[in-house]
Parts: sequence; structure tokens; C-alpha cells
Amino acid sequence: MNIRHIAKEAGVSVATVSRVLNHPEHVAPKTREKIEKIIEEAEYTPNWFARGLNFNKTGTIGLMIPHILNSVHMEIAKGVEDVAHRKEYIALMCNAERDAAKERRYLEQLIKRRVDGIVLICSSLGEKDFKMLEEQNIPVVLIGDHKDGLGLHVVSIDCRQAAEKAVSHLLEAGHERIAMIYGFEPEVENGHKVEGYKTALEKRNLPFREEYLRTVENSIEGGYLGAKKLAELEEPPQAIFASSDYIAFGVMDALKDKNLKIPEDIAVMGFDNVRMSNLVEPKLTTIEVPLHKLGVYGARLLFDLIEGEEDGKEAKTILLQHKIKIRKSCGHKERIGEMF
Amino acid sequence: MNIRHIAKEAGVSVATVSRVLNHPEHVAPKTREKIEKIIEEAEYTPNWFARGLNFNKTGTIGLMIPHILNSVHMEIAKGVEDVAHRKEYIALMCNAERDAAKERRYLEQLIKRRVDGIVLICSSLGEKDFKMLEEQNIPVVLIGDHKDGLGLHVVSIDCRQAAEKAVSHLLEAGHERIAMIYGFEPEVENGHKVEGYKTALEKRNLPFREEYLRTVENSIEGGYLGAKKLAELEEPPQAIFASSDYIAFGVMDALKDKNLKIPEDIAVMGFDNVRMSNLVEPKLTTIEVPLHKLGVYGARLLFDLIEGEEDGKEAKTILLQHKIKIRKSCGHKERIGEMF
DNA sequence: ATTTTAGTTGAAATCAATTTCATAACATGT
DNA sequence: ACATGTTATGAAATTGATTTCAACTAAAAT
Repeated sequence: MNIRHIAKEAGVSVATVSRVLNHPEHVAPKTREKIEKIIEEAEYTPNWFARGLNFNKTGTIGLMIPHILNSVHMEIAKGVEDVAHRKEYIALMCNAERDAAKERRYLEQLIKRRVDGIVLICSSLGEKDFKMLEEQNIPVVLIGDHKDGLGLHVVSIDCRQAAEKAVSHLLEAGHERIAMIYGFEPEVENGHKVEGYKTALEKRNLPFREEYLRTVENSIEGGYLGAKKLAELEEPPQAIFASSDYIAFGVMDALKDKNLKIPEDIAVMGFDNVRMSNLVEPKLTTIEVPLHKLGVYGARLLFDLIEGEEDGKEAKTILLQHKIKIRKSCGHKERIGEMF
Repeated sequence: MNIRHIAKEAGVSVATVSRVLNHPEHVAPKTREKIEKIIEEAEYTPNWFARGLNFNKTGTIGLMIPHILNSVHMEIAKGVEDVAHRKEYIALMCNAERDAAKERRYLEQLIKRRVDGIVLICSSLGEKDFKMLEEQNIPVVLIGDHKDGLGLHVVSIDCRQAAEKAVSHLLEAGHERIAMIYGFEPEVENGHKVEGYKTALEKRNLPFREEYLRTVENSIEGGYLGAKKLAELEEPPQAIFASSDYIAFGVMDALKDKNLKIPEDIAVMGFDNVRMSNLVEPKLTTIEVPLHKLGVYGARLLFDLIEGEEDGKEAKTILLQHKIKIRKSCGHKERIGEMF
């Protein structure tokens, strides 16, 4: 079933059928109606490939997700999908699985498939990859923390500042020995959150202790392992700042296993404010990151780039607002009140 | 940069270049090497659409997900993605958002894009849609509970039996007044889990009480609302069986708000065994569903269908094993022990 | 020495659309 | 009545590959 069948059926040329599909205003009303009826009856849909061959537009964007089971990434992804769907775009989902090689393979696939643009969520790609993308003239937007000076369009939050805020909160709650468990993602960040942690300590003239900074896999399991090590230290910390809620969940599990009470014995601070952070016991104090909004803004920027609304010559950085979400895991409000 | 550039550069015809790409064994070694080098240098990639026009294969499958933020669905999706990626396929991610209209729109898009096959996770599509799919000759596999007699390829677990097992466990733990909160998903299930619940009661000659069966949205919020209503009943239940872990999380939150102790005052049983069910307080007793495996088997079946390994004429149903995962939310083991 | 065969290669057809350009028919203005 | 403009349509070119078929070469078999 192709355009020629329709044309023959209608007793017109393929050009006319094509016009009905693409520029219906250039076809006489009665001819158009007749052809439309035949198209309807035959349930004819123009061949996707033939169409793409002419337009060289796919109505498809690539969506690179570091870890499909992490709801942080998926909330961002949903923001992207919401915008894309409204624009009648579909996203090719790429689960990079925190594996730079797999991410690169996916990237090559996306280029092959000539997607109209790519959203990279917390990507581990390097400068070579970005250069290739630029050569291919495919618009790219990066969402999430990233290396500085990449010359890319970025939508993120100020992670340095957010981390400093988090640690300051812990300090204000009366904790002095504050450890950080840092979920490392390959090549993603050069440690903005760690910088914020150090800055907060410095500002109070507190020493930075090497043994209080642990780098783990960014997962529940990573947090569990990291917290266990910290709890076994000769002088264990009074509070743990986790660089993600998922890590914090693992931390809390480990501390419970060690029969430590949260926050009485040890405080825990998260980062992201995923849905579950409000359901663990005690409810997790964390940094509220506008995850969905991050995705929405990222997608909007990408479509501006695709549609040429934005020339894209100079890298645009959009920083969204974050807030601290105070719940129960860092000590009682009264105690915090005393500090002021 | 197209195949003709390469051909001209190499001083050969486009046919030869095409052969290097597709049937290199039919090209003289030195010609081949020369062309390969030129392809390499020019970073030439054959046009995706032109290729598709000939092959009519896309290397793409559709992946319909009812709710992208629900880790049950995403764990299944990951299973699918794992298999697809190994086969060098990419999945077009469709977030149906529990909205039959949106799901149908996505389905049309998938057909337009001539995907090689479709995996439907817990789909809300109806028979008309499936008929259309069959006409289009696109292989489809449905993962998850579903209406009976759909004539589709299905990978699932025996939800009726699993629910019965769950409720029986509650009964064996000494609870008599057992309520069920059922996460309705439009058109998905005709209540296999509810059937199992009723069967378990019947087998012990316990009455089915209308007010103990609540249908809610399948989400944390739905569970919260449902449990609140149940707790406010004149004679509240002694146990709540939630049809998903997410609902159970909401249930637990509501019960805590009502100052009810779990499991002393009221027991809670989940379904799915998502990662977080092991991290809430108390740890949730639940039905362990092989989510990832469900995705893997679904994808394998789909690829068998695509590759013609499976003729697909008669609908195949694969039922995977489930287990009950006993943790802390339904009462102590000792107490259960007493019952035997 | 001649026929057969296998191995290479290119011209042209094909895939299914879109689009340009030319032409015909008809309406409008002078 | 004639020049001009407008509208509707089709033939053919175009998009970028793959593939068939024919032709040619060189090696092997007779």
C-alpha cells in the first residue's frame, strides 16, 4: 500500500496525493476530499523512510539516561518527555547504565538515526564526543552537574552552593564532625558538591578530614557500604551528608544495622528530594532539586535550538533554584532554633 | 556526504561502495581496503532513511510504559532494554501515563515509524488496537497482568495465585479482618488479584466485606487515601493487602499518621518487591515478582517473533514464578510459626 | 588452445515519498 | 478580444541507499 495505489485509485498523479498530505491548500477542494476519503479507507500512512529521505527531519530526539532505575534521572526524563510529547516528538531511550562505552555506542546510534536533537542527562561523555556532535550539527542540551568549560548548553542547579547549604544546615543543627559520602559518576562532575562541603567547613574553621570523605557508587548499595565504613571509624562522624537521596537511603539502612538512632546518634542529609525521601523513617532532610522542571527546561531549550529560535552559537547555562527541605533526619527544629 | 561522494573519491561505482558496506566478501580485497579507508576518513555513515527504504527494518522496537516514574514498570523496561541493546536495537520510549488516549496516540506513532516490534507493559489498550496491530503485521508482546482471552503473546505471573498466597500469609499470621487496597489501572486487569483475595477468604469461610475492598489509583497517594478510609472504619481491618508496593508505602504512611503501629496494630502486605520495600520501616513483606526477568523474557519472545523463530500464529503465554518475601510488616515469624 | 567457471564491477532499476517546473484551464482587467 | 494572472495538475527529477543483471576479466578445466 503506497502512494501510487492511492493515486491510481483516485485517478490522479502521485504528486497530487502528496500535496493532499503536505500542502492541502494547493489542491482543489473536491479533488482533495476524494483523495482524503480514499486515504482514509485504505488506512494509508506515508512511508516513514521515504518521508525522512526528503525532509531529513525525524521527529525524534535522543534521551540519554545514566541509569533507568534511578528515579532522579527518570523524573528529569519525564520532564523531557512531557515537552517532547506535546511537540509530537518521540524520544529514543538510551540507558547508558553509567558506562561510558555504552553511552558512546548509544550516541553513535543516535547520530546514525539522525535524531533532531539530543538531551543528555548527567552525561559521562567527554569533549571528543561533544566535538563530534557539533560537527554533525546536532543540537545537544546537557542536564545536570557537569565539568566546567565544556562549551555546552546546560540546565542544572548550583550544586556547589546547594551542598554548602546542606552542610551548613548540619552545622547549624549542632553537628561538628560531618562526613560526606559522594556518589561518583565517571567523568560527570569534578566534585562541585565536594567543593561546597569543603567550603562550608572552611567558613566555620573546621578541619577537612580525609577519612570523612568517601567516594562510592551512586546507589543505595554504595551508601550502605560507605556508611558502614564511617560508622566503624575510631571517631565516627556525628552527621553524614549524602550526595544523593539514594545514597542516603543506603546510609540509613547501614546505620540502623549498626543500631544507631537517626538523628539522635547520627544525622543524615540527602540530596534530590525524590518521592521516597518523604517515606523512609525518619523522613529525610534533603536538598529539593526541581527535577521535573530541569527536564522541562532542558527540552524547551533543545527545541528552541532545533527550531532555530536559539542560534546556539554561544553556550547557554540555565541554573534553576533549589531549596533545603527540612524533615526529621538531621535533628529537631528546636535544636536548630537554639543555634541562631 | 553521501555514497556518491565516496564512490567518486574511490573511482568506483556506488554499487561497489554499497557492497563494501553490506557484502564486503564480494569485493576484491584491495578495492575494499581502499574504499574502507575513504569511508573511515570521511566519517561517512549511510543514510538511515535510505537504508530503511530498502530493508524496511528499523532496528527499533516500541516500548510502551504505563508510568515512567513507577519503578515496577521501569524494572521490566530495563529487562527489555538489556535484551534489545544486546541485539543492537533501540527502544522508542512511550510514556503512556496511565492514559488510554495517550497510549493510543503513541501506538499510532510507533506504527508510522514502522518499528519492528512492540513491547507493551501493563497496557490499557483494547481489542480494537490489538486487531489493528495484527493487520499491520507488527509483532507484539504484552508483559504483565491483562484481560483474559486477548489472543496475545503474554509474559506475566499468576497474579490470582500470588494474591491468594499473600492473603493466606496474612491469615496464617493470625489476622482475620483483612482489607485489600486495589490499584486499578484502566482496562488492564479484570481483577485477578481481587479474585485471589476473595478465594483466600472463601477457603477459610471468611466473609467478603464490601467495605474492606477499596479501589484507588495505583500510587503512593492512592494507598495513602485508601488506608485512611479503612482506618476510619467503625471496625477497621487488622491487615491491609496492597496490590502494589507503592500503594503499600502510601498505606504505611497513612497508618503512621494515624499513630498505628505496624505490624502490632495493623499488618501491611505489598506486591512486587521493589527495591525500596526493603528500606521502609518496618521492612515490607511482599510478593517477589521477577520484574527484570519479565522484561527479559518478553523481549526474547518479541525478538523470536521478529526473527521468525516463533511463527506467532497461536498466542503464547509465559508465566514466571513468584515467591512470597517475608519481612517485618505482617507480624513476627514466631507468631506465624504458631499457626502451623 | 579453447571452453568453463569464478570473481569483480558498473549501469540502471528499485524503494516511496517530495518537489520543481511546465502546462493547461479558467478568470480577470483593459 | 486579447493580454495577463491565478489555480490545479502531472511528468520527471530528487532524496540516498540496495540490488539485479549484464559484462568483463582472469584463472581453471578440458
